[in-house]
Amino acid sequence: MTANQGTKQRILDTAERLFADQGFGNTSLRCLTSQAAVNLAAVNYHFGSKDALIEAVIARRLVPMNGERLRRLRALQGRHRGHPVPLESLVAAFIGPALELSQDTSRAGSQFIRLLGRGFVESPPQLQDRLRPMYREVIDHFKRAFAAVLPELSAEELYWRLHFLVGTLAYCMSGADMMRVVASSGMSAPLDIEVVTQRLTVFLTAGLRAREPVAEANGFKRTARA
Amino acid sequence: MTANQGTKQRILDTAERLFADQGFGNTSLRCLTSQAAVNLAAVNYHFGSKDALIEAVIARRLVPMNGERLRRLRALQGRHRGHPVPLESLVAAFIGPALELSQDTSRAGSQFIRLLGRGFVESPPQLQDRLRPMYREVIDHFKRAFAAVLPELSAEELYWRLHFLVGTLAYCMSGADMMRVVASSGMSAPLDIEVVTQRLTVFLTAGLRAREPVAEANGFKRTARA
DNA sequence: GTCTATAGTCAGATAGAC
DNA sequence: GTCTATCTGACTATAGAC
Repeated sequence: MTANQGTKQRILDTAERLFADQGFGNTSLRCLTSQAAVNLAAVNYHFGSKDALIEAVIARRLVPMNGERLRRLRALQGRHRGHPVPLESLVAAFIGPALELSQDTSRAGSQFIRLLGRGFVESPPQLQDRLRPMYREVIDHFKRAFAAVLPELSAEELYWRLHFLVGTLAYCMSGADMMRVVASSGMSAPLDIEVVTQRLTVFLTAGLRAREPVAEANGFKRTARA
Repeated sequence: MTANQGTKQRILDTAERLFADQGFGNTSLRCLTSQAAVNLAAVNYHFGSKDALIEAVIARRLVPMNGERLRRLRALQGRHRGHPVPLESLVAAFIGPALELSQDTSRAGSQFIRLLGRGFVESPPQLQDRLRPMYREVIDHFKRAFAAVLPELSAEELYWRLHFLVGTLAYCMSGADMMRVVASSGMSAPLDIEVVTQRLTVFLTAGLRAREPVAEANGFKRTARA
């Protein structure tokens, strides 16, 4: 646990970068350990397996990130005692901690954002099951808060709206940029997290606030809430 | 080209299903060919390589899907001669053909939706480069149409809004369902594509229509359009 | 066109010296 | 804790018989 620190850290940092760039499956332990300047066997010694390493890499950032989300939510709730938290603030509290990791230039945090996006679409189902609990509390608390400030939405509609919210964020984080097709048509500005957060907040807030379409010609029961 | 048909089709159908379920990298040709009841060498004989098979599987659905998008766009433009197409119709024309593939129960089209979502986040960069041109025309035409009906948005804002639009759709398609965490809290209805399309259209339309935040304290020049 | 058999490569994991 | 060396298995791709 002394000289260990350096090795373990270097493995985590290098893995974060490579996983984000190439994906989990396309990153071999051989490539990883050579770039981290550690021995091939070190990964299995310190983490037990490649899958366990993947989980460790994700958890290292995910747990603090979701902690920050909850911290901001509680701060908002404290500031609006009794009243529902404004929608825009809720959105910002949810997406802010995720996008802000991109600014962490000292560590490889900038890559982690893309990695988190990959976490749920590319990882083996077994890993997804271990990741889900890390989101459980955040989604649970935010869902309640969103429901409080959007009482006019049915439970089903709210479920889907939050689904869309998470989806948009995940896509932004994954860095899969289908839009680069049209990038030639005039986009050049470097990615500014504050600006993206602001744009995304506006977009999502408006979407969440949209009037619910009348449910007809389908099997959904409109479930009245509160 | 006679008995060939059956083999090639079975390979494509099986690949579509397995790629969607397990991803590209996690699906081996051995597993694929055994499930398709064809010989291991058949893939390389008919497609040349695994990568070429992936491309073929995607292109088989992607090209018609994007063709349908453009067809609907042209129909809308014909119906609104001179005037911009209503935003909601534009959104529906873009996301409809994608989500409707899920209804294609006869063929394995239902899995393909998830596969398309994977196409850009999980595939090797080399493949992404061959996929991008298949989107080029669609994005180009729709971008113009969105710009016409949203003249108040700056070019940068429009770019990001469309990015969010594509992102939300891609996430819905990928089937990566982070929200299943809260599924226990009352969701049970089977996925009805029409309903999802309607919900998504409302959400996206509202987001696209949101008033652009005033650009301040950042380096963006508001680019006047039209 | 279809098959068997196999070449050639690379993966993750581990035993055991230091 | 770190290293070398190696095991075991899976993969893609292909050569060549039918």
